[in-house]
Amino acid sequence: MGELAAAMGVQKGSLYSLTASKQELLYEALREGATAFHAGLDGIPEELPAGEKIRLALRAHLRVVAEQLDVATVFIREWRYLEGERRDEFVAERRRYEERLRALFREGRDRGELRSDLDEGAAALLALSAANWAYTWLDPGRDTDELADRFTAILVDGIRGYATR
Amino acid sequence: MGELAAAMGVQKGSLYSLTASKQELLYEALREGATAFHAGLDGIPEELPAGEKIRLALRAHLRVVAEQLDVATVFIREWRYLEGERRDEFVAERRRYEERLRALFREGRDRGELRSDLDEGAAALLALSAANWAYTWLDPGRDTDELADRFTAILVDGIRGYATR
DNA sequence: CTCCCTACCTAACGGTCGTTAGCATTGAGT
DNA sequence: ACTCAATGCTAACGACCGTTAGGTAGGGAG
Repeated sequence: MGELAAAMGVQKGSLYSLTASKQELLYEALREGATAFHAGLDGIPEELPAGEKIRLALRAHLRVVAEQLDVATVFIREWRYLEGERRDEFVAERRRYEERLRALFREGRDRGELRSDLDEGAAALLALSAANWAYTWLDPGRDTDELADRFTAILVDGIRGYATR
Repeated sequence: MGELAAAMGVQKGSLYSLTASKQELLYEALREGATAFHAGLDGIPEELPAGEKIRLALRAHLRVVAEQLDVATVFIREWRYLEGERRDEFVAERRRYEERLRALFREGRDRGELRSDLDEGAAALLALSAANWAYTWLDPGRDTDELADRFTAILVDGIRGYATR
């Protein structure tokens, strides 16, 4: 709170006429994060093939991380300092996001667009890991679309064998 | 330090006849982590094909995370509270580990075992992300070999098309 | 037996942090 | 013109935390 006040050019105590508590601020940052990440998925057209949807999902996720690195960091790492039922609420919201991502893989497999023996849990976790880990190394503001596409290319085609295009 | 002392059944102040500072403890935990992760890579036979080596590397990494979850968490998340030149030393050690992992992909491609257009940086990052993110969800002590193999299968063969075995 | 190192204790210091109380200023709406 | 809500200030609180000072008990080495 001290650093925040200093950055605002204001005394520490003055913050409390603007917010109820530090927990409240954390909660609001988390909601902002949830909104941003979900909005990314909302922007994906339903009718696209699975591979494309996964590519766009990765793009959207990485874009949020790069453009709102602070919010993303809170969403990915700092959420665990949230207490009480707000924490439960966040965890549920987070799970919902992960489930939406996993659904992309499951649907792709069930519709025959992805390999029939696909372990959708492992695949989604792999994608989510890359997406979530990015906050540790991504330069803020950097263009991430190309990077997301490279991740997707590896996810989709693997690393073995030869190029298919 | 208070919690540590309590867990040891000892007064807070008594810790300082056993260690110089909290930073010292953090540093030692980090070294333990570095040793464990590097030892995992050391155990991989040089003559194996690239896919196999990557599979074993992922197995080793996930095993460290599951068997030494506390050390792994410090290694992956808490290292940033280390200060001064010890921090620099750790960052270098960490980079060395990542470079060893990346080398597996690069060598695999250069030897013709992996696709010739492989982006080894992206591939290594994808694998490392999955490995590093695991500390957030892995149940401590759980058997992780099968999980590592599933990740590897997706990495190697991708999610598109049909099973090759 | 004596020395001394290790491990432990109690007590406190100095600092940080989130928060609160009480008060002053200001500006928009009635 | 008066009100009142928003915004800010100063000062302090209580709690926590890493660390230190100074002292005690005990056991092994010389």
